[in-house]
Amino acid sequence: MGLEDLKKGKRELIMEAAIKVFSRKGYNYTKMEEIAIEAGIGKGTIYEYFASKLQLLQEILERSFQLYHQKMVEEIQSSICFKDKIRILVEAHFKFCQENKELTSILFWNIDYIDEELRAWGYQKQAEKERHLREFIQMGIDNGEIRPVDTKLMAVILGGILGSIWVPLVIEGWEVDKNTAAEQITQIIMNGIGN
Amino acid sequence: MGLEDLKKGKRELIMEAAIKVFSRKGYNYTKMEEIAIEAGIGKGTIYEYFASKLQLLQEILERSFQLYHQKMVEEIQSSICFKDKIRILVEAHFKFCQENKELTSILFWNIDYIDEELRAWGYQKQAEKERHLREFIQMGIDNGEIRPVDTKLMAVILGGILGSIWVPLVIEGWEVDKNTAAEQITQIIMNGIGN
Amino acid sequence: MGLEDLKKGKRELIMEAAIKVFSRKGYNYTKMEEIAIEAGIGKGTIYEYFASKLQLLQEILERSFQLYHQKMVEEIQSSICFKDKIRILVEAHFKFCQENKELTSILFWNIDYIDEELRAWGYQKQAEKERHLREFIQMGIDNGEIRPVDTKLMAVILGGILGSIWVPLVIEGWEVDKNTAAEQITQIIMNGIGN
Amino acid sequence: MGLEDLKKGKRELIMEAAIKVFSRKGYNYTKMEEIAIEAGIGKGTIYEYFASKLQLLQEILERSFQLYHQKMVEEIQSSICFKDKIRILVEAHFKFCQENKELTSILFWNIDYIDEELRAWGYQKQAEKERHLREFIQMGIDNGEIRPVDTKLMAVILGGILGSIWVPLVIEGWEVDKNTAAEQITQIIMNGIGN
DNA sequence: TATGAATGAGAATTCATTCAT
DNA sequence: TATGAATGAATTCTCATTCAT
Repeated sequence: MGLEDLKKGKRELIMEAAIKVFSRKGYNYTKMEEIAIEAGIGKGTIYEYFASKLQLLQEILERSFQLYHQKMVEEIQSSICFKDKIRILVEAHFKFCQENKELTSILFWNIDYIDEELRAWGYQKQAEKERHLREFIQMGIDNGEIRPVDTKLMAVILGGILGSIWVPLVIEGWEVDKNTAAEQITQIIMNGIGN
Repeated sequence: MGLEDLKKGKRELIMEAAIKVFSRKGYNYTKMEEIAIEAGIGKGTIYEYFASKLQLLQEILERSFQLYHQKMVEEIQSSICFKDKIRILVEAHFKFCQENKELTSILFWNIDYIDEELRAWGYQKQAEKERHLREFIQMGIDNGEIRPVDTKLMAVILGGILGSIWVPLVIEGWEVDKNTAAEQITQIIMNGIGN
Repeated sequence: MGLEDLKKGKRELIMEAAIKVFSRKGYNYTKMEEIAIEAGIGKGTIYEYFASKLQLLQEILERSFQLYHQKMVEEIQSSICFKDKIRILVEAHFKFCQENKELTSILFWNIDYIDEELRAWGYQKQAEKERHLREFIQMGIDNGEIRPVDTKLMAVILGGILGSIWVPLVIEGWEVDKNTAAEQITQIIMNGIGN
Repeated sequence: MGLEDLKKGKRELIMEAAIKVFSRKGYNYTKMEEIAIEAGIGKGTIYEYFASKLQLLQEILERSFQLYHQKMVEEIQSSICFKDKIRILVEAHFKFCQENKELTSILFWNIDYIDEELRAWGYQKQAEKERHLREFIQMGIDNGEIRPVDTKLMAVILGGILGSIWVPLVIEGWEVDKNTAAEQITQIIMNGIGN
């Protein structure tokens, strides 16, 4: 165990190990022992910090979602104009995916089918995400920067784009410059719905 | 066993039952017995037609993918102009999702993490899908109907939109008119990348 | 189905097929379907002639045991002197093993552990075999041709020799002239216990 | 769990339980749970020590074979004269069978038909055993203590005698003094092949 | 607090046997 | 009589979780 591990709590250590293994094998094919080995601790220790495998996943998702959401909100606020916000959002999303490849591949999983008990939670988060996007889009409409599109539809579209762009980045190792790509996506969206 | 079941082969019957249960519970949480019950047959009978649970899923995916792909290709060919093609594609996608809700929720699963052995297959299909979309977009570029965008990026975007639109349709039961939505999406895309 | 099969009853046909497969795979690893295929008939047909897999084996063993026993007795009676009887017995045993390789490898199985239900039967047959051998040996003693050895021990020895000689013959394909070998075995035994 | 069990490793405990149940029921009719119950442990625990049912058997056989072989070799070396070696071998064999009844009834099973995968192993061990016996007999010939018999045939005979003598001892509970019986068998063999 | 040996509920799969045709 | 599709009891093995140390 490195010095770094000592400072980071065990809890943190376990979560990071779990993210690695979950992203490699998927939730159902990950064994608690593998996580323990990855973390360099004993199997039983995980249960001192997390009640169950499912709860471990849930906590990872919860925290990651918050982290992601917070980063996106932070970035967006650095600009006033809607077009810039979009560009910055896409850029930030790219950045997040590239910097947190393992986490990303868990965060954008189709949670519904990982665990039945997670469904409700997943639906809620999904709804939350959609709500944020709709508010964001509504803001653009209110500002007169974009046309009065169906915010629901637009949220799904925007969410779909962001939610699928990670696959080539993380899985295929697509080498693309995040600024260029963000610029292109922004162009397409703004041309598509801009005033 | 109903009359309908007699006409449909057992194989078909089992696949349909499996689609229902898989879509309800997810692959890993589906027990072979549940499929058997859903099909109104004995557990052992499934194994007369499919070598294993995994193979049953694989066959469902393979067939569904073909069906989906074939339908999309068919529809697209009914028109010459790229814009119409886009609209028809989106419309057909909506139709497919609405008419095959259970199947859709399996087909757009993140196969990677359902079963390790399925990964290779999943990557291949994903690549295939992307290739088709890129060819389709390239055609639009060649026709001069759209700007010379990065086909890879655009394929990912288009795939992302289609691949996420099913969620509100199938899961939330979003009541949206497919023609209206298709028109809107087409508008956005064509504004975004049209010449 | 050949002409020969038509004359031989189905019952016979099934038993012969079963002997082949049993001897190849062992009782527990033989599937009823394999027997059916070997016999060129349907799986269900076996059950028209035999109540169960176990009974099929039992009948094979019963019949084979009788056949074997009868042959040995027949041969033995063709001679008066004990030494000749021994030689002829060993010769006949060799002949039986060489001519009925598949059957032999079933007949000399350690029945006890093939099927629990077969135990009692196996013990009984074993006892019968031993009794015959002891009578045979006693006769030699009474005739004054051999020394008054412990008939039980001698029966076990003789049975052990006969019961193990089949292995190299059937499994390894040991090429040995039955007359020579019989002569040698007889010599050893007669030297060993002769007067 | 008794005190004795604490000292003996779990591995040992499981093997002993397995020997008991295997010898009672035969390999195919033994359920892992029965072994666990016999050992007084949980079903899953067996798998902490043995990868599979087959491997458990294999290890038992391997170890027992070694133990048996070692004992026989040890005993034989305590004497120089061939006749004594034979007597001691037979005695030691009797002793082994009487002291390890359960193990014996497994060790002299017809492994071939217990499990297909075990065949190769069984053939190899059988060949090994035969080779040892042939060497042993050859030694007697070279010493001029016995006549130049066919060592292969003689090995089969000797192996057959030893390999069948356990049945009455273990199964029937034949009460025979090992010294007396060994003496008699030795007499027979030495008369049979001695110079 | 940390551990990993022990556990047993649970699930996929096999195959002898049945029975409608 | 012959068949083979259908069945489900039975069994191996897995792995999240517990708990004595």
